[in-house]
Amino acid sequence: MKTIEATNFIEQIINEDIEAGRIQAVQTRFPPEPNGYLHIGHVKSMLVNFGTAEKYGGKCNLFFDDTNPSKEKTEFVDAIRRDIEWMGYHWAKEVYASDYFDVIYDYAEKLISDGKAFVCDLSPEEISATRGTLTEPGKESPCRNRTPEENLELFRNMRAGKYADGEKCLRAKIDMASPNMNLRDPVIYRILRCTHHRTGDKWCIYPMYDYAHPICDYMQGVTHSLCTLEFEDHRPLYDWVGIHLGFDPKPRQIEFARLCVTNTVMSKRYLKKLVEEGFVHGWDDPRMPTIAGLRNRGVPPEALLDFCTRAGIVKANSECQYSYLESCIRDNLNENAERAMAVASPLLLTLKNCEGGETEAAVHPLKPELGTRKVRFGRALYIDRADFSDDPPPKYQRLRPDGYVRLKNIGIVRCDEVVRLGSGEISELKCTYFSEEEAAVAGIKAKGTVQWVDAETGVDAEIRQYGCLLNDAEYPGQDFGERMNRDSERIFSGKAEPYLAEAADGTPFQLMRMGYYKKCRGEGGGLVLSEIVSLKDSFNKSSGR
RNA sequence: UGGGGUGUCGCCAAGUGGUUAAGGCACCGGAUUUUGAUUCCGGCAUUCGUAAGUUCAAAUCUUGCCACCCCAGCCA
Repeated sequence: MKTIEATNFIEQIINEDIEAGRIQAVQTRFPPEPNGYLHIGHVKSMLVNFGTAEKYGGKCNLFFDDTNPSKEKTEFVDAIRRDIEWMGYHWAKEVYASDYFDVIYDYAEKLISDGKAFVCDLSPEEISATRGTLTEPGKESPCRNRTPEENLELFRNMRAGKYADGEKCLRAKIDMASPNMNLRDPVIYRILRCTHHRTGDKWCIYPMYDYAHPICDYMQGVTHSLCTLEFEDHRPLYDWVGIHLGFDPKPRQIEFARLCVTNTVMSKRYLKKLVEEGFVHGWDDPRMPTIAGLRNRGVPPEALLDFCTRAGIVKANSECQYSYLESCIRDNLNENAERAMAVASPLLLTLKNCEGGETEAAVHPLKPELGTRKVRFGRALYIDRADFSDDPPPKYQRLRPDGYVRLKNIGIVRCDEVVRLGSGEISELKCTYFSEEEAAVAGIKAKGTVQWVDAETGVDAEIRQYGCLLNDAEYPGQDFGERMNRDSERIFSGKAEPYLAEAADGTPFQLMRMGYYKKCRGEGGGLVLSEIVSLKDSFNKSSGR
């Protein structure tokens, strides 16, 4: 097995393991807990786990960490699978922590027999109270010195359902005085009467993450268990389990920093709250930072992967600016998205001297081989309100009273009359049309070019809710995501207005930028929001556990 | 105040004792342009949290200090 050129510290470590002959092949696992949808933070984990395995010609399993049935659902399992597939990754095997419940249980009996674990009668409150503090050691449980025989019997009784939830638990016998809190006789099995989404009511005791994870990794032949930074001081416990259970070769845990994006909520806890309390339409609402939400906005998976790659895999906690993500999306879309015209905030424009017709528009200006498509237009069109100004700022290049502008792919237009409602609001622009030829002959030039939508055949559908009107009625039957993709050049081609929610401390948070912005210095775009969300309660920073 | 981590341009991030300290995002100029997009050219850290020390030579080694993050769930 050969080393590759390392592009991050994880690969450096793997290379060292290869050079030292510690591993024969790379095996990783992507380990979501099925308690919610995957979000953009998980993309980074996928990149690390699937990506690293791929690079080394190794394998990566999809591992569902389902050791806490009270939070997990099959619905999430299905959504997670779908999202990984959409991201373009393939897992070697699909495994569940629950697949190993029997093995995990047997290992617990082994630990007990070896005098490495004991059944504790203390209540959760008592355990908490005797754990000590960051600076003071904890107190040993009075049950700590029970004999293996006694512990074994008690543990079997736990499994048999002879005790109530919380009445007893199994603890690893490590060190109550350890400066590492995780090593102060951690609970490794709890009694929990809860129907598991896969094992049903077979078990009334469930293993804890810290104990089950190293076993599951070992059972899968995982060589490198890649996880986020907050598990760094769980590593000694991860290793403790492996050492005392005699795992050889023992998987190696390596931690990397989570992905953070400015003003973006990335905690499943809050995302769940948004869904459950109806702030959004669901986990796949286009405003959500979930993979499903991003998909519904028309964000290509490659752009997400590119973003995580460019942000880098490191150990330093950092927060990427949203504009970095947007840049990755724009780069991808510029290269791949087929073009369509769109208008966010429609303003009627009528052609006084033209019956309309049909024009050809390049499917993709960078890819002439994709040809053109026909776009029809009548004498009534919509342009964006931002593309007209009766009080134009300096250097304004678009339409103004008595001014000229080019309607993309049609010709040049002169604004002859501005029709207003009683309120003063502009309701219509009456224009004279000049074909490119006529304009050339007459010496008419237009500095700016604007997109337009045919008033009769333009479609809005769901798009309107999120602020856009698409030009072409020629994409029937496409779902929201595809439509957004058609339009995404426009959507992402400039700065987006943030979709804001107010936080308790005044910090603006956003679910996702949901915006449309005509590139124009000093002007905001016609963003239409379906609803404004106040998250005052949700984002209280001091939220306890 | 215990332990574990991390500190390189506004934001990411290369860098592993000898280079003028990569690159990307953002930003600022200027050119091309039927999307104020794209593309193109140019600008943007005498300095690497900080203070000493070692060395001919330090972002890279040593020591002290400072800042930030994580840990006291029978969550993951």
